[in-house]
Amino acid sequence: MQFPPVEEQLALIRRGVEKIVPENELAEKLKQSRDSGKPLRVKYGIDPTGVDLHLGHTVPMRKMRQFQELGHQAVIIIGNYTALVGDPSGRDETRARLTAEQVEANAVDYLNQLSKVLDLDKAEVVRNGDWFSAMNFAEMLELCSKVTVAQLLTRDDFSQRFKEETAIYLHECLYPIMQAWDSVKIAADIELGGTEQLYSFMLARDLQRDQKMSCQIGVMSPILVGLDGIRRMGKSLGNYIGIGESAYEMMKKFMQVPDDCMKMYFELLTDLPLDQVDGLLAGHPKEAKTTLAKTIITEYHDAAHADEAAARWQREIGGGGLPADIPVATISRADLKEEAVPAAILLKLAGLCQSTGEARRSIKQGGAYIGEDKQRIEQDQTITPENGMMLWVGKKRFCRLEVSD
RNA sequence: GGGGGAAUUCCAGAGCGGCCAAAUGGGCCAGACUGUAAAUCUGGUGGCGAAGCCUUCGCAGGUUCGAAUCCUGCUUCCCCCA
Repeated sequence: MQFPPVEEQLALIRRGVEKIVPENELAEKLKQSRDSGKPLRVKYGIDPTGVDLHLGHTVPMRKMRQFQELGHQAVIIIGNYTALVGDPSGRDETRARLTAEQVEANAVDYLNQLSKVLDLDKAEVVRNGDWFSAMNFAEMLELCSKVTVAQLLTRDDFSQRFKEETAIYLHECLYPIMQAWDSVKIAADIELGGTEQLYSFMLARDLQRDQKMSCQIGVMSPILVGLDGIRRMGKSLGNYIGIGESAYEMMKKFMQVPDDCMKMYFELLTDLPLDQVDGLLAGHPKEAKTTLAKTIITEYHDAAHADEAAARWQREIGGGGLPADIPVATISRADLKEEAVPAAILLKLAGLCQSTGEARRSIKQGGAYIGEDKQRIEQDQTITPENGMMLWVGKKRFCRLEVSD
């Protein structure tokens, strides 16, 4: 196996990486691998907890793909056993636990999604249940005896929870130990993950050293911020872009990302050369953002869909024209007490508002409109519903009426 | 095993007999401003074809003219001591 020169590899690996620990050993590992023609074993573990992967997950996954492109061996660990615990990293509370059935269903689904970013044919995929389910209690005791409580409490998240007197369960303490043991079982040279994984990564080195193995190097990506530009991208925060979303959904979300985050997104989510990125960022922000969106959307769909999504966004949202597909709301004459109904009632019947109270509020605040030309609906206005009538609440909710008898 | 504390509207968190559909902050929705981005500012944020009425403060009872607030039991959670 012929690998690119070490410096070249390092340059690619360092892109968008926050921390490499220990930094100085990486070049050495790469050199040994190049000299011997033996690929490095690069570990990335994922717990099949949720269902939908989002761009935040793809940051280490993309890093893995870069390693694959350099010729190294990807080892994907499906944490079907660690998922039963729940990763406490960066959390201020205990995670909900899953059943084995849920985990297995998620695992299959995850592999499917992973294949959008990684070349799974060239990757080793293993489940950590393979070794943990076979472990007996004595072996587990042996493993636990390698770690002290004081070590565990050096972790920020645990020590903070300890101080704040929120619960820390014993099984959570096992999580980093299990994750570290995975590294031993697969003989990892490198582990990929976010910066919050530091503790587990270091523990893996300790266990590997204890087993007289070569110690892994942690390559840690920064945490991707979500659409709000402040908090980490996460499903529970609702500020994410899922990799299974449609091109247009992605487009809409990308365009509402704060400008300040673009650089991070370019660096972590695309392969565009960084000097080219700087050039884009020096130009009009909207252009840069559109390029960003199209580049990433192309990865999950294709260039044609990306262009189409961008054009549609410009037409409907950027330009203020009529949306391309307008949902149709069917209302029945039977629901109407008379021909002309109060506007609030109509908005609720059309499904634009969840309650008449909400509809009243929207109207009162000038956020409800009628007709192709978006005439503002006045308070106390009554409307005679007609087929094809356009109704709006705010900028994003709209529909065309269909009146049935 | 013993002791202490807590459960409030989407979330966090006030309220501790009537002035409570319930402070404040976050989120969310709308308006203004913009590049229909973000930030900022303003308003809103249980339901009812809206007068007034109805349902909400862990669950079930009780005391009171009146209870989110007091009492009893139950459930769940947290902390401390052993």
